[in-house]
Amino acid sequence: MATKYQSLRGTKDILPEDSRTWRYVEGKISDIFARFGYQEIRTPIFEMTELFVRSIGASTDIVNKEMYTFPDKKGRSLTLRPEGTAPVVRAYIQNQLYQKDEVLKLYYKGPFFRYERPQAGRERQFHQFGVEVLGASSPAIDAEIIYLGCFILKSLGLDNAKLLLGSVGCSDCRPAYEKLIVSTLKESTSKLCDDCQKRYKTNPLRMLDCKNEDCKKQLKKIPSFAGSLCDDCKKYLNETEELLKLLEVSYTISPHLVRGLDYYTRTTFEFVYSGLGAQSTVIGGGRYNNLIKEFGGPSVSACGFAGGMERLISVLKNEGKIPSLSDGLDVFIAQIPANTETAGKGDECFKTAFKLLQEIRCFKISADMDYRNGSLKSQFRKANKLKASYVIVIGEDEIKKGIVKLKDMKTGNEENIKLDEATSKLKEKF
RNA sequence: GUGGCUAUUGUGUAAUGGUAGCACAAGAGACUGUGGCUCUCUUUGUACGGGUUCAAAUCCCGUUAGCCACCCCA
Repeated sequence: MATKYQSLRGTKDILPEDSRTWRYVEGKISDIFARFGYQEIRTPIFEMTELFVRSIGASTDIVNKEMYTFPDKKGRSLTLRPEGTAPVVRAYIQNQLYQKDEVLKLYYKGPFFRYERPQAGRERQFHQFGVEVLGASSPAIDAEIIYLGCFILKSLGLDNAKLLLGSVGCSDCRPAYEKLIVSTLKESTSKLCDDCQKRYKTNPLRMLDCKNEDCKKQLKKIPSFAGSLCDDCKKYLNETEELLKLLEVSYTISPHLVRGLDYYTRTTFEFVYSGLGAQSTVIGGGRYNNLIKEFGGPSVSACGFAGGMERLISVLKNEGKIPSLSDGLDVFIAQIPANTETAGKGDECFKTAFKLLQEIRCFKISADMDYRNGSLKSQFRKANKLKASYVIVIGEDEIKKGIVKLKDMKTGNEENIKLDEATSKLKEKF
């Protein structure tokens, strides 16, 4: 329905029915993060544009065409965060968090923004949850966050996500591999697609991700990255794999796993799931050993991943893994005005009910009533719709006797209880 | 950013260029102080802006949005 004002393209309202699901998923994820020893960090939703350009990489699609960038009133260029790592690294350095702990394990969740044409599994405002382990380089960390990602998916009932693992090398061996790519394709650049011709010059590694059939043929000539890794990177990958095997995490080595952000070094990984349309990545991440230093922080390395809430929930729905989340009301209060003449001028039943309602709520019992002064029947209908366990009836007769009627909606049994004992009686039941 | 498909009450769907229906949901009621089942009644719609026509939900153009694909990513 088109209304005068509608939500912007690629943004969605999460309505009560859905937000129940969101709370369920977010709650589960947060619990797991805490169990693994991660602490939450909340960074602002916008940052200086340069932060993202410098970290994600000036030649990446995210920076080139997908950022929500705008000038503020002082003419500074600001950008709505398109991803979570750069802001966390910025906060890490700015607040000198490396002084507090040598290794810091952080998690975050919240909205992110990319200016793209929406489609299945892709929004302009989307939501991610993620972790960053800052301050150390150890295969154990890589293995742990991969295991953590796996653990989250399994805890939500998803057993058949596929884990892709790769390595993009380090600042020593990556340039060598890039040279190898360039020299291998030297003779056949004309057979590449337009994009790859650009990538050939600016970012050869990214060509490996191209899906163009002609490009794929040419790309087959390129030797696997595994052979070009330096000894340290090779060792690092092997040790990571060993630990994954120890934790019984199955994975597929994907030598061409490049990912669209430039800051990665060594480990990269993705959890993919089919049935998300053209999108398949539910969780993606990797190691970044140079970013913190480049941003003026200490010379320490870090590792992290991010998962897409919308994609995760979509998979959960497809797989029928969302439990029925009913949030039934504990108590509904129905009140009967004495008669139509007194109803208008604040009648006793309503006041008694309204007061009792608030008292009940003070005891952590969920309670509600109908404020429209409708018929008793309509109030019961409402109580039923709200899945109320009990209904309290307050009418003229009850007021006179100083009692209320308490009806058990499951059994249909009704009992009279004294008004001033109502809350204590209810406490027993919950 | 490029391309394809689509747009009818809250939701899901009907209607040769000629009366906009149906189901569910929602609300009210069924001897008046009691829900679920049943029955009755009621409310709500052709996305927006133009054009063709005696006549447009239907045909044409534009806009917007959604879906899908490319690109890329969560």
